[in-house]
Order: sequence, then structure tokens, then C-alpha cells
Amino acid sequence: MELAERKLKILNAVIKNYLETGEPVGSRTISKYTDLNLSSATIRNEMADLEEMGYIVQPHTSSGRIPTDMGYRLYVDNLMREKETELNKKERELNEVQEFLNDKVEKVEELLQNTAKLLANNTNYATMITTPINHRGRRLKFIQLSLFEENKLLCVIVAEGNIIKNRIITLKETIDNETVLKLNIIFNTSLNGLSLEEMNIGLISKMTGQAAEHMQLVRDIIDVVGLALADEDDFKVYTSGTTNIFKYPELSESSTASEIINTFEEKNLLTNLLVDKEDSSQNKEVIQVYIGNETSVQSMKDCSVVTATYEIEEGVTGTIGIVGPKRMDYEKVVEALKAVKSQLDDRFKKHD
Amino acid sequence: MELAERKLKILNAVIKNYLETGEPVGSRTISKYTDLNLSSATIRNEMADLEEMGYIVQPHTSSGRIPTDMGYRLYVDNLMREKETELNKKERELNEVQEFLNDKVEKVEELLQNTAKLLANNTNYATMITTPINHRGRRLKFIQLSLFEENKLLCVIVAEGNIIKNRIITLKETIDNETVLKLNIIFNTSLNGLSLEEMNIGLISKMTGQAAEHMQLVRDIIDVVGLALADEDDFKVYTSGTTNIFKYPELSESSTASEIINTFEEKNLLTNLLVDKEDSSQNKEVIQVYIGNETSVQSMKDCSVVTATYEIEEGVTGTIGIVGPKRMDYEKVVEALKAVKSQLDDRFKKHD
DNA sequence: TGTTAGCACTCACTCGATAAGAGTGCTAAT
DNA sequence: ATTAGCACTCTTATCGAGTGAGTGCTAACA
Repeated sequence: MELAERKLKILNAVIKNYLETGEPVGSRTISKYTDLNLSSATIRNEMADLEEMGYIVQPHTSSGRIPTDMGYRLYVDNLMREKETELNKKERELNEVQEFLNDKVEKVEELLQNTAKLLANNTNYATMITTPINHRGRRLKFIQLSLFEENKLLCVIVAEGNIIKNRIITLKETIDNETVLKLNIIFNTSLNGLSLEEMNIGLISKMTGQAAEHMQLVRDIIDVVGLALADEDDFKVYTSGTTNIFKYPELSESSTASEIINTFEEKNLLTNLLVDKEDSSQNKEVIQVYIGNETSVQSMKDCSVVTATYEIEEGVTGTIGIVGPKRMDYEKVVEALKAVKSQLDDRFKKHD
Repeated sequence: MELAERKLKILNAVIKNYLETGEPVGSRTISKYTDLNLSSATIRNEMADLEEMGYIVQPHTSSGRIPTDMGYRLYVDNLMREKETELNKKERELNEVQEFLNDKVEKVEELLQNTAKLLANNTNYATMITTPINHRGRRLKFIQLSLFEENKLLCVIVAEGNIIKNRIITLKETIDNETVLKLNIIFNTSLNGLSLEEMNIGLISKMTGQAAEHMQLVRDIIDVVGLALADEDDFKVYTSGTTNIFKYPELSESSTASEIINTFEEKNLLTNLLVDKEDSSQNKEVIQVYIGNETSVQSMKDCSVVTATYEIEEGVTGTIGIVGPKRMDYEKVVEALKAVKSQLDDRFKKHD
């Protein structure tokens, strides 16, 4: 069934009003604060239709209407206008972000944490942001072995994208510095540019051949390198503004709040909010909105989650997420996410 | 004024009972569930005295009594018995901890996070734990420079205690591998074993003398090393079980809970809970209890904080903390902290 | 045929009154 | 010194009445 123009306008008005107030909205309100010039009785008829179609409901007989998940969906997909009229405001926000992000933040960790905080403060919702990860297998760029103690070998492993990992190998045999130098050369000439999968048996036997006396050590090092490349211990989720959810009565009830906050504390639960959409990779560009049960994370069933993917280079992406009540200000959130996303993209590219 | 034996017993009974139930406790309850064999009327008289002395109060006229902060203090300092009778139970817990901590946890980060979680699950309070930090200035143990890109120099800095940091210096001039080798030798012979303060002007000029063409670079590297040694970016606070506070009605009210959880989210606020006692270093061995306003962190005024310091080697310590309602089970908490502390101490010493 | 005025009805919410229950302080008796 | 007894206080739960927002439906209207 096609929705008539007028119905859409009314639905839009209902949702807009509900987003602001959080109270069920009645026919009289719509009739007054809308340019439709219709009496409340007419609005009532239309609202009854909209209810029958599933876009709005009454919390109890004879109260105003609130949007259903389906109603929100329609709003987000078709009704919502991004506030492109308020260009100056948008630009102001952009500048603020820009200024903030350019400010003496050297470490990625700090940058991301600050971004989350900025976003939380500006939106009044809970936010999260992941470190960027490489979806294609990581390649080894450089390796440096050094003997820094009698029997301890430090392996510094630099992967593509200048991701640096340190591993310490405790030696069973003693080796001299000359050997270390030799190993360095062997490893850097043989392994560089290879991904985990490409380090195969043939290669290993060839390398152990070059350093016959230290077969075992070479194997150990390759193992360590392999594990280090595969290891995603540098994948982290930063959160901020968790307690913002207390600003929304519908989420403040102790059991609800507890579940949500718990999800934010258990970072691995949080990633579920962010990964499932990696699969549906139709368009990473776009900002995704998950309403209520659409999130597949049970504890978020009363929330909406809006995510954006930022990409610091081909195939290396991270996710930014905002969690709030279903009646969140989608326009503002989408706008803010776009601003932060684009700044983040730029920022990384500059520094690369 | 000295407290008579009987008053102490009654106070103890009041507090014990309140810890369990969270409800104001009346004279009748005490009279029945205590071996004093006194009527409720007598208890009432004694309780009136105890109230006058400031150990207990009535939330409103004609209700039972609850302990004041002063009452809790007396309890913690003098009345509380550690459950040494229940040796088997204690031992069981110890074993559980031990088993848990020995289980395939390689990285410190994971170990600490797991410890926090274990403690939170066992106590039903919110927990936190800091990484160990060195209170004496850190010394440089080893440095490794390598050119891993045309104009990018990787500095791997190993400090005492095998704390490893990576820094990347973007070069203004180009240098060859030979120079890097030379620099490595200069740095390792000149700087090793020195703390930040000992890297003085004289030393720097001597070093730039040895590598005359690269004065600026040498200075830059020394700067980077200095910053890296001073930088405590590896100081982290891990938390767990924040949402446990919802299990206690007196903390569940949205505004109270929000403040507490917010403090847990802002890790730097949390450190305030843990550092102020570093000063009063009389006895690090002992477990510290902060009741209500004693914590100096405003948001924790309705909570008690119990902390323990673990030491992985002379001068390198971290802190474990438990936050709960003032009516927390102090005995259990102290016991649990002791168990975890000792396990943690051992664990690190073993691996060193 | 679409729109509107009018009206009866529903439901949540507030407020006050009432009753029950837990606990106290005080007095007088033991 | 201890205790029984009693009047008193304060909280909490429950109930009913009153109010207000909002609806659905019907009948009149353009």
C-alpha cells in the first residue's frame, strides 16, 4: 500500500515531535503545530490508519501515538532530511572537530579516545570507536632482531601500515652478535612483503638451509612472526559517554541501563555491534542505522545504533558507533558521524 | 570515652546485620539473634548511647539504626575478624585464583584484565587494577635504531624491566645503513644504564662530537629517548564489574550510579582513588580501606574503596581496588584482595 | 466524499485519607 | 541494672476520587 503524501507528513510530524519530547503525541498537537491546516479529528482518522499500517502505536488506549521500529525505519530511510540548510552550523562543527583532532595528538590511541569523547559530548549519546584493522592478510614490511640480554632476543616486527609489534624470544642456545646480524639479513631478504599464508614450508626449509646451525631458532622466529602478524591484539574498542544513557528515562531503569553499560564494558560484546555489517559490504561509504532489534545484540533492543566506517587506506578500516535511545536525533547523529569520519580519513592520510 | 565490652558487641551486631540486609536494624532483632540475652529495652538504651557517641544513626525517628562512617571505621579497625576459621574456603579461593592466573595468559594486559574480572565476579563489586609502574626513574637498557623506509627511522627503546617502546622518527636528511649502525653503537655504549636525568648536556655534546655530521639527528634521538622513558603511556587502569553497583539499591539511583560509572569510565579520575595513598607510604603491605568521604573523590562519597598494592619487584608497584557500597562485606573483600595480591606477586616473580 | 464539531469513554496520574507495621523513648515495676 | 508496657512517630501500602489528555465514533456540514 502506497502512503499518501498527507499521511507521510503526519507521520513525519509525529516522529519529529516524539524525538524532541519523548512523550506520546496526540492529534491536537499535530493539528496545531503543522502547516496542514487540518482539525484534530481528521488527524485522528489518519493516525488510526497509520497505526493499522504499523508505523505508530499507542502505549495504552487513549494516549497519544509513538513510532514503532517500522515507523523509525521509514523515517530514517525516506523522511529524514539532513540539515543541509544549516550549512553554517555544520561547518562550525566540522571546524571544531578539525581543530580538536589536529591538536597535539600524536598517538593513535589517544586520537581515537579523544574522538569518542568529542562525539559523546556533542551528541549526548554513548559512543565507541575501533582501531583500524586490515581486512586483507597483513604483510611483513621489516623485521629487526637484536640481542639485548644474554639469552633474550628482541624481535621488532613492522607490518604493512607501519604497525609495530615487539616480541621477546628466550633463547635455548647462546648466539653471538654476528649471527644475529646474519639472521637479520636472511629474514629481511626472504620474508619482506610476504603475508602469513605465503610463508610456506619450502621457504622455511630454504631459510634453515642458509643458517644450518640455527634451524630451530629460525623456525621459532618464523612462528613468532606468523603469530604476530595474525594477532589482532592491537584491535581495541574505545568508548565514551556511557553514562549519557541516563539522560533518557526510557533507558534509565536500572536493569536496562545495567545491561547496556555492561555491554560497553565488555568490549568483545561491543564488537558484535560493529562487525556484522562488515559482511554486508555493499556500501561501506554509507552510514548505517540499526533500530531496536535490528542490532542483533539483545541488550541493545531498546536502543538505536548508528555506525560509520572510516578508511585510512585501501582495505584498512575502523568503525565509529553511536548508541542512544530509539528516539535519538538521527539527523544530528548522522551529520556528526559524517563530520568525524571525513576528518578521520583526512587525518590519517595526512600522517601517512 | 572508652567503649564498654557490651556496647562493642551490640555495635558489632548492628553492623553485621546491616551489612547483610541493608535495612536499618532494630533493638528487637539484636535482642533475639545475639548471645547477650538482653531484652530489647536494654538494647534500646545502649543503642541510644551508641547513637549519641556517633557510631550509629536513625534514618528517621523511630526506625532502626544504621552505622555511620565512624561506626564502619571502628568496625574495620577493631571489630572485624578475618575469617581465618574458614581456612578451607580461603584456600579453595586461592587455588581458584592460582589456577586461573596460570592459565595461558601471556600478556600483562590480559592478565590484569582477567584479574579484575575474576575479582569482580567473586565479590560482586566493581574492581580496578593498575599496571605496575616504577617509582624510581627509569633507566635505559638497550636501544635499537633501524632504517625501515627511505626516510623513517625506527627507534626501539628497551627500559629496565623490559619495557619496550617504539618510536618513529621521520628524517629530514637521508642517511645510509652504515651510519645507522654507527649510531647504534654510539648510543648503546653511551646511554645504557642511564636514567633520564643523567642524560645531560655534557654527554650530548660528547655524542654529537662522535657523529659530527648528524648532530641534529643525535639530538632528536636523545629527545625521543628521553620522552619515551618519561612517558607513562603504558600506565593503564583496567576495570571490571562496574554494573555490579546496580545490585545495591542505595547506589542504584540513576544520578548516583551515573556518577560512579562515569568515574570508572574516566580512568584518570580513577587514578585519584589509587594514588593519594602512595604518598602515605608508611606501609604498602597493608590493605587500605576508605569509607565514604575518606576517598577524596566526590563521586564515591556513598561508597567504600578498598585497595591493595602489589609489588612485582623493588619499587615497581601497582594497585588493585574494589569499590562497593559502604555496607560492603569488608571481610570477604580484604580476604579476596590478599589472595589476588599474593598470587600476582608470585606470578610476576616467576616470570621475571 | 472529505472534513469537522461534539461527546462519551478510557486510562494514567496525583492527592489525600486510612490502616498496618516496625521501632522508638519513657515510665514504672522488678 | 533490667525489663515489661504503652503511647507515640514515621514509613509504606492501599484505596478512591478527581483531573486531564487523548481517543473513537457519530452526525452535521461544505
